[in-house]
Amino acid sequence: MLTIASQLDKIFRAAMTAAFGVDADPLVAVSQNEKFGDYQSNAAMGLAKLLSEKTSQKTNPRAVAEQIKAKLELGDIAQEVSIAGPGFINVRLSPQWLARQLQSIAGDERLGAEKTAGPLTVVVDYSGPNVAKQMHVGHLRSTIIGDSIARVIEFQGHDVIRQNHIGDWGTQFGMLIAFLKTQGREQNAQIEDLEDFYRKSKAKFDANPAFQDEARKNVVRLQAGDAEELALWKRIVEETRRHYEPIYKRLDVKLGLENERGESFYNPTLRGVVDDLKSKGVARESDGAIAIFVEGFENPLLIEKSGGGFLYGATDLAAIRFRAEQLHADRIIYTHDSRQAQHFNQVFDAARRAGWADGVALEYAPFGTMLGEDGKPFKTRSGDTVKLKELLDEAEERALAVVTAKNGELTADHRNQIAHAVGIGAVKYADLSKDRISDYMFSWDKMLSFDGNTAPYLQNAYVRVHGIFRKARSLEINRGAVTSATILLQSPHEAAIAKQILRLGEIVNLVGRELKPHHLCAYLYDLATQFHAFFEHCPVLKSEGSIRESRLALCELTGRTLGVGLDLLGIEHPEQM
RNA sequence: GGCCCCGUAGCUCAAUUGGAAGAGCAGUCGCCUUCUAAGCGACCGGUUGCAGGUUCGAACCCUGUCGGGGCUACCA
Repeated sequence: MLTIASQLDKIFRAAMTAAFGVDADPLVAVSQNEKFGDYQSNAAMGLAKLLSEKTSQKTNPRAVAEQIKAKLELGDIAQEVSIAGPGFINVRLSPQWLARQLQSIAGDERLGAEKTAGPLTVVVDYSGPNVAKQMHVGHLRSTIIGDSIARVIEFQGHDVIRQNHIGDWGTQFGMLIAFLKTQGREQNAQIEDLEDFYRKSKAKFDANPAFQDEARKNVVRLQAGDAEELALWKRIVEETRRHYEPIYKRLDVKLGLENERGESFYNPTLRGVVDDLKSKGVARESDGAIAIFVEGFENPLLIEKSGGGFLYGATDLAAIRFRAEQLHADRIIYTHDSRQAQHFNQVFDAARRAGWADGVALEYAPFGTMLGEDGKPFKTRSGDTVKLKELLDEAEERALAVVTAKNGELTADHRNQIAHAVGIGAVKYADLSKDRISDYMFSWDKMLSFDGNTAPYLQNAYVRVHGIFRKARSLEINRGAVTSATILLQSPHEAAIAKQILRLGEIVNLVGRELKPHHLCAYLYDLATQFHAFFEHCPVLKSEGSIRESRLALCELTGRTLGVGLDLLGIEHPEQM
């Protein structure tokens, strides 16, 4: 089904052509304030200006709006069309028409959200944990936001390839391996040990030239494929994987072994990549290093060190070439920290100049830094970052306390399950609901709040829908076939829900375009708000006959819309909480 | 020095392409014998950092300025 906005777009466009013989964007938008109507066209003001210039006499925008209005063939879509302010054309949709629209999507599992007509292959690069380091709260954003973006684009009907570009290669491994050799404790190394080793080896590396030398030799041996080095490296990677895999599982993030293509994967291709870039004239020698100069940037992107050895720019370029040529990507999306903005700009520019991104959209979806409550980059009092695992533990613990207080009669298993959905959901929503571009404040209490604009608020709306269904079953009220129920939108509460449900496709496309899941959060929050109001003001099971049937159908559609939306955010939605 | 991002209610954040500033939290006051009160209803809260400019119209675009953060040649 076409979105309401695009249906109105067509009608307004036709009216503008009929009235003035111009084909212009009618600038149809959802009204910000309900008092104006539901949708509006903002084109009359600009058009009046254009006509004034054409005819060199003053044209009143309100008169233009009137003429457009006169040509509008809205049929029974609108209950009321009015002109306000400088020339806004406001449309209030008719409840009968909305009810029919809603009925037409009732049997559709996509709730009317159109699948794309031109599916693309889209690579989404996200998460990218570093080997030998524990994931901390700072890793949440890339992981959660990237995962949601991937889900949304997949839902649009595109072919999504998730890529986890793990930091599993580079000079630090020589360092770590050298340190492990001296420790002789690598047999039982856990992630905490590895982190500890990492810190210690870094300190030793910085202070001890002999150790630096040893580390470099290890890297060379590793890169040459030496069996001992490789075995140690594999153990380190394995151990790290044992750490982050359960976290992905816990977060319900769709990244598995099949999505892993770490830096090491590209290692064998780096020589060729650099040579290629040189022969194409994209890269050149500078101060002994191989550099790519990009217009607008003072310093070049370095891809190979003066003494040999590849830098991560080379790896990123190799990844682009691989994704374009081998994965046949049409679009490559990077969900990474905004501090890498310059790096990615340079990398993208180089890839385009090398001809590796012809017809490929390279998109950087940066996110801001997590700040502490003092406004400084987030650290704990001891100077460490908060471990992701600790945050998730605390979230589930607090959620369990609440669910136990509210629903102590449920089995322990069931309560744990709900606590998981609520706790993890709250953490994810706290992150997803903010525009990714801004730096944002980390606060235990805000992140773990279950009141107001939070995941549990959305989950609770879903739970209330199912509470009604449970009660209906126990009263042996036949919910009827949802697809055949006649929907009646008698109260403003019901009409509001209908209008919101019908916007799902529009919001999905917005998120797919802007790569900002917070729009979906806001949409679902509004829908949940409308449902909570409906729940308080419109009795479902106490009503009778066609009203009850209609309200049950509306509940069903709301529940499914919330379910689909929460799925796209990667947030669970239990039927009880 | 150069370049990039951010500045909106007491706090945390929204505002689709430039189109009529809005939520949550905190505070005050109501609403549970009722489909889950993790909820609903109401009140309170604004010179969108500041000054110019462009525009019919600016939180949004441009210039300047102040404040915060980041990147800036051999880590990733």
